[in-house]
Amino acid sequence: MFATPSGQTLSIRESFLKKQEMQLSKPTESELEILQLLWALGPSTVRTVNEQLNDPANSPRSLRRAAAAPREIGYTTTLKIMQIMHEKGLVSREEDGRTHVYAAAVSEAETQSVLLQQFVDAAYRGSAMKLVLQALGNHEASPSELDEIKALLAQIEQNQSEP
Amino acid sequence: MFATPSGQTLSIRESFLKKQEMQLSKPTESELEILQLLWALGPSTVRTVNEQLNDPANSPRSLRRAAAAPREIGYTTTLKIMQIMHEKGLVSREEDGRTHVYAAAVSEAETQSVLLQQFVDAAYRGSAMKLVLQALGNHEASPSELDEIKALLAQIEQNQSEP
DNA sequence: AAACATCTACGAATTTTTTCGTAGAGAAAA
DNA sequence: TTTTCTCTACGAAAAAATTCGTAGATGTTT
Repeated sequence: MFATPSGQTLSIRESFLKKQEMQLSKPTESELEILQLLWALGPSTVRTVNEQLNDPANSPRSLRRAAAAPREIGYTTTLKIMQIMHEKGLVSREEDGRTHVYAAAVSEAETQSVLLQQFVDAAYRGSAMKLVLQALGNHEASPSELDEIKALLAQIEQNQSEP
Repeated sequence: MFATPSGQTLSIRESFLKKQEMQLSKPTESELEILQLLWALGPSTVRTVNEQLNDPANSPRSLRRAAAAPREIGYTTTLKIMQIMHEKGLVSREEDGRTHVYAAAVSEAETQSVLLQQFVDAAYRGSAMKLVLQALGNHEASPSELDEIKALLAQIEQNQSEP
């Protein structure tokens, strides 16, 4: 555990995330879509990413392209966004012959943490538990997921009873 | 319960939300900030909303204004955004003498549902339970909140065992 | 080799969101 | 009754995000 100036204690994971928030700029919607692909596919070329973006099999509901008008995203559009992401440090880049291979330079979990915090603040006025309750109520949970959640709850309660 | 063409059954609440999603346009960040104030304060004038937006007591971490440069938001800026929100149907408006009193025209819970769905899709590739686990892990939960969550879990499990 | 395809770089057009200046109508204060 | 203040409307500038056209380099095919 670590202590902050205000006396709080943070888990290793939490203190790590605090630091990351400083430098991790919030990706835009488009950038996040590309990050998702890079996280799922691993290092990829612009062409691969662009094809996946336009593949209706992906993004089953991303609102933007799942709509009636599935407008194609041009290759240079994707290229430009990935170049910008590289400038921002969201992706790394390696030259493989003539082409560039891009990889996510930020981890999925860290990024999700940052986005989650901002989303909770913006939409739930900071109440993460209200979000949890709504997510549990509105979305299907498999038995194994429920077990996982229950296990985490038990662990939290145990930590609370013997600090 | 209601049945969809595909044979799914939906709770009253779910079927209601499905309909709302059709017409509920995603509010922008600024619009959401204003909606939060209207939900918290009830019907308000532009001046009230603008004062609250600039009150450092609110938005303890909204990143935009909590930062080092707490730039003041001009009155006409707030006015314009609220006028746009009125055009979009996000708020209703009533004339009180010379001034207009605005009220949220969309409910907090519905809006949160829509935003939550989009956020889960964008940041968690649709896995709401991954979001739940991360939110539980990263954020403090009070004992009463934990009880509420456990109660909801128990209810979900009961519904699953006897459908 | 010539024609064609594919890649990056780069500037700029477009679209969306945010911001504010200015004008004019009423109230309130002087 | 002037003057000042406060409100809405409106247009448009500014900023942010997305889109793409074009140019030039380098492969590939014929």
